[in-house]
Amino acid sequence: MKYTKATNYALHIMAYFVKQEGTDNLSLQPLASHMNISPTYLSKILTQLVKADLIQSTPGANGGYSLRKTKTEISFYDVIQAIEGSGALFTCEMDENRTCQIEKVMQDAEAKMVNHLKEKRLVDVV
Amino acid sequence: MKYTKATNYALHIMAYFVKQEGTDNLSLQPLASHMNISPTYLSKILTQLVKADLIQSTPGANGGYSLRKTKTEISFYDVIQAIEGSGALFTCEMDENRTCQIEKVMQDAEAKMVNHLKEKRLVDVV
DNA sequence: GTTCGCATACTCGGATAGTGGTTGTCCGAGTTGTGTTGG
DNA sequence: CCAACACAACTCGGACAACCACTATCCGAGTATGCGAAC
Repeated sequence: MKYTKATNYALHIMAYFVKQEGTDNLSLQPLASHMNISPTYLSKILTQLVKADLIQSTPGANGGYSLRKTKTEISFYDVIQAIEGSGALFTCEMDENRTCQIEKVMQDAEAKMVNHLKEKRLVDVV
Repeated sequence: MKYTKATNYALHIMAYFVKQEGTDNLSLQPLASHMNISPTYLSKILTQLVKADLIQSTPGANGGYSLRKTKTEISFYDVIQAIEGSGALFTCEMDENRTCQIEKVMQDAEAKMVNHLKEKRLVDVV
């Protein structure tokens, strides 16, 4: 179990957006060269961030991407959830009908990590 | 990012060992049918638990597997680490020479989850 | 001068492919207990 | 009665294969801006 590279990229991208807040739309190409990712793959990640309502995209000439929310509102968890999804890290899937005690412990542990990620905001690290 | 099925199996296996503590060696076949896994795959998981010193195996007739430590010593984290390894969930891998602030936040969050898993013992759920 | 059209600069999304980890299976080798057989 | 031997019940570990998610690329389609030509 590891976080995907896409999550790493997304966090750094969002941090970059926060740092550049107030400037014009950021276009795909400059972002890609700054991040050292291929533009096409970057666009996939950005699309996920758009769907999560963290950034917005404006097509056409002079288009690009920009923050949707104000920078103080965006937590680490917002970004992670946009990429990794919102499912629990551990689900039991044994045939037991009643709730699995092991699953409960695992999800309590996960909640502690999530709480920390919800408290931390991107502004804290730029 | 999700926990692997093997981790789920391992936790249930170890919980079963704790519940059956004091009885004779548990053999592969009965364990497999109780867990509803194929014996050959189960043996892979058990081998990992042996290497982590959580259980011991005795070959030959009347052989099988049994707990190595006493049941109150085994934490959730011991079992998870045996299967998933001990690497951090998030590593930055960007070319930055200095330590990445994003990585630090992520690993702090992980530490909170790990602490919870270290505190919880298998005995708590049987 | 106004309007139409075309080139340009962008994003969007589906199709495709390589890679690696997870999940299993198969099979031969090694180890221990047990029963049997021959002296 | 006892020792040697064969067999059965186990685990051990490598090789192999199916499958799926992640990572990444390519390309066509859609959309907005701006410039230039035609009227």
